[in-house]
Amino acid sequence: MAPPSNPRSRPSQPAIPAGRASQPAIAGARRVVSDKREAILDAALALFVERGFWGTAVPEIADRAGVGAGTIYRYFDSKEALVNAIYRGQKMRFSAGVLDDFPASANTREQFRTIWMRMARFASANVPAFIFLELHHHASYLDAESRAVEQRMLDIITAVVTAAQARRELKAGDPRLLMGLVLGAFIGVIRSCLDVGQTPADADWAFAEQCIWEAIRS
Amino acid sequence: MAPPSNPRSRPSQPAIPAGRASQPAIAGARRVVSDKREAILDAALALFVERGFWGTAVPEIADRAGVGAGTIYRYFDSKEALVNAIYRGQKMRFSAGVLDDFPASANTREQFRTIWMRMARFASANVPAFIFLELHHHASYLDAESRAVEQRMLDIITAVVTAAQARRELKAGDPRLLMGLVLGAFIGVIRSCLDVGQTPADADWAFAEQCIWEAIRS
Amino acid sequence: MAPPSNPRSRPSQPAIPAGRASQPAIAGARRVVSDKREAILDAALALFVERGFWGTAVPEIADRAGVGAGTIYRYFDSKEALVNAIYRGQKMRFSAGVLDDFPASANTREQFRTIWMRMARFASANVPAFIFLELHHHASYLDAESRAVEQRMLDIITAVVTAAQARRELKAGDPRLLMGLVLGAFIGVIRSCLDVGQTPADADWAFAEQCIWEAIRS
Amino acid sequence: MAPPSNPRSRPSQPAIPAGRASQPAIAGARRVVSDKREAILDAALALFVERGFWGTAVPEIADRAGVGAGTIYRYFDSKEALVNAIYRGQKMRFSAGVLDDFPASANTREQFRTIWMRMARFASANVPAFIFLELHHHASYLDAESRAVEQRMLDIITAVVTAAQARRELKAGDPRLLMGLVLGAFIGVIRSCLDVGQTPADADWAFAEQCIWEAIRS
DNA sequence: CATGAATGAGTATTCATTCAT
DNA sequence: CATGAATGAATACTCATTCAT
Repeated sequence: MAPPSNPRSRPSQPAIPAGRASQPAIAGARRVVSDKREAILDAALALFVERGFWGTAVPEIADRAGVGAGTIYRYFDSKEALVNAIYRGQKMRFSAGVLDDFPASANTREQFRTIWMRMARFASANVPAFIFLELHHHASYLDAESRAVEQRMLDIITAVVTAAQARRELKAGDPRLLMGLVLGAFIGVIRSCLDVGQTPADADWAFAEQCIWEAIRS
Repeated sequence: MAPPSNPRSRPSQPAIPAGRASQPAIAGARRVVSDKREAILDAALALFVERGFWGTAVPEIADRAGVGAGTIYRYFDSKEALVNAIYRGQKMRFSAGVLDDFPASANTREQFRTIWMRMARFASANVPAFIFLELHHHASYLDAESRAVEQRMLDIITAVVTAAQARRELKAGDPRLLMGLVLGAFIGVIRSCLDVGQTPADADWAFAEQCIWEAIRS
Repeated sequence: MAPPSNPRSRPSQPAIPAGRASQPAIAGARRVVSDKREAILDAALALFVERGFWGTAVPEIADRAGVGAGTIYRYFDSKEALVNAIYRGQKMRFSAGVLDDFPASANTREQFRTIWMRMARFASANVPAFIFLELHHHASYLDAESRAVEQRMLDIITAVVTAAQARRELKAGDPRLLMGLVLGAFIGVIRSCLDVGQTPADADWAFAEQCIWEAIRS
Repeated sequence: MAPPSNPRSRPSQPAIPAGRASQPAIAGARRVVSDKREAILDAALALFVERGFWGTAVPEIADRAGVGAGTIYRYFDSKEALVNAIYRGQKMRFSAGVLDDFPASANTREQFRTIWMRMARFASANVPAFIFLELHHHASYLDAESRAVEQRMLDIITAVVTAAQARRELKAGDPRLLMGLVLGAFIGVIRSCLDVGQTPADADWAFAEQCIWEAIRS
């Protein structure tokens, strides 16, 4: 559809290891490119959350990112490619935040608490990103690869759940149902707070975690 | 400049007694006018679910409804008026389906089961309508009246929850949080099934109901 | 382009000979038709003056005339045919009002005063009609016949002017120029009053008449 | 939502010193942008005269100007903004052409001749522009600023007329009436020529000037 | 590489006209 | 004859995308 295509494979990687921003010549030149890509992703994420995918014009994204409209098309093939890049990037951050160093050998109670509180940490620290992931969940412009990223996380958790069920520490039944129930409840908690303009407090998260644990424990 | 104004003979008719759509002769003749309105509402609901509000073009709705594009504007002032009419109509059907003849004097366990299973019945029988209500929850094009319809249902349920908490039959805590958790779990259950192309079976609903009851009971 | 086509040749004839509106049976039936035609012409004239040709919707005309939208097409082939019928009708009324019983044998001073004051009488008594004729002068939707009606009046006056020039009672020169100057001045006088929401008083008309006479007399 | 706003480098540039449009090299390069704006204004002026404001479709203007339809909206916020820009621009050119270096100390005969012949010069050299100003005089889509431009010119001339009346060099009476009469006659002269496809010759203008002077002198 | 002016296909909406009743 | 619901072509305007600079 369009020319250059994504010049950097790095999928958005937020937390730039601060503290070594001061580096000379060549590194600086290399950064310029990435900074633009980063700026575009950030601007687009914010605008997609504020106004939705269809409500956001590409030139607006360019303005907010401080680049020319044409520049966006040097980094992304299309507006859809852009939204998919954001989706994949954030979903992978979310996935990493929840599953990295997963306490595979802990008991189920501990594992559940870990997952829940990590999700809570991510959602609280990245409200726009989390809203974005929710809003765009199953949107018609998400492509197969984006759905695959989603699926990968699901597969991992499914394995965890199945193992826990095998240990009789979770209710028996379709793992999909159980996971849907848990993720749905999690989103419901956030929504109930955002609807009144707040973010759930730590106590809220802990309370909800206890509730849902009681829902799923055997 | 404005069209001859909405004939609006029936504003979407909540809670059609499903199962006896077959009625004879004369009633059919009287229907002709309303049938177009109904066809537009149905077509729009389906397309809004498939592609979203902004992703659906008005002529597409007209095509699917089997009417001319201009005809839509004889029944609805604008695309936004149309989506609001659908939202209000379905929300009221949903609300009626859940809250009519509510067993106010039953115990909390019974009340919860009633609400949950009624929601399940509506969602299963009206999958597109339920998805529509979820997708368009808090969309920017919903007007004040549509939000009011939503709020009315919320208020009623809040009262039920608060009363149950007062009786110590539900966990203490912000009713909003509890309700968000329950509704979120409910949606999560549906999503987990739709994602694999199915609708939750009665057994699934009953299982999930038991889970969530354990989450919220004191 | 369209079906029935104008069922009555009578081109708008306003001043219905009042005083014999009370007539029995058959005449009454015949009147009904004409009344609708009349009502349509009146409503259209008023709306075209208020909002212009393009700014007026056919159903609006029907509403104001108290008939169905389709009815207009029983009397006029199209919106353009309607505006042309009005134009021709009013132009002929104007022409008749100015030229009927023209004092062919009077001196030029008297003839000029006659023409001017008759034009003034028509314009004052039929402000909307006069504005209509001015607004639609040379509009792109006027057809050849409408222009011919205009031309006929011009030809008659040209003859009068030429005769007066032959008698050396008017300045020599192209009669067209002289007539354009006079008619233009007449319209300018009306405009200058309408711009401030008034109609020229008799004294204004007389004053202007004297001015223009001095402009054209030899 | 709104376009990046009008670059508006020159708001139609009144009174281009005709006769030296030929300037070299670099200036040409700088022109490129404005040339599109100019082309749009020219095309729109011509079409508005031919078919009227409502009778002219925006894509037609784009075609005639040799630009894309969307391009018009880079230079003008809307079709109405476009017609207002033309009106203001031409009215200011007209005003400047008539009133710049006005011989304030000359006698009334000389002042009148100056105004009349300057108007004639403008109208002859810019027939479409003059017709445009006439046709769109008091049109509903003209905004307050456009009307203000018109009013400014009127005020100046009113002062001149009042002063001349005070010197007893013009007939006494409402200045508005006198001015309407003169401007009307001027337009009438042009119309009488355009109706037969010509432009008034210098001799015609001089003849008419003498006529109207006799109409208004005391 | 970066830009942003230019584009034209696509959008929601209007309205002259038709035709079944 | 009269109607007005229905139509679809036409309108003004937007915006993702391109490409000359």
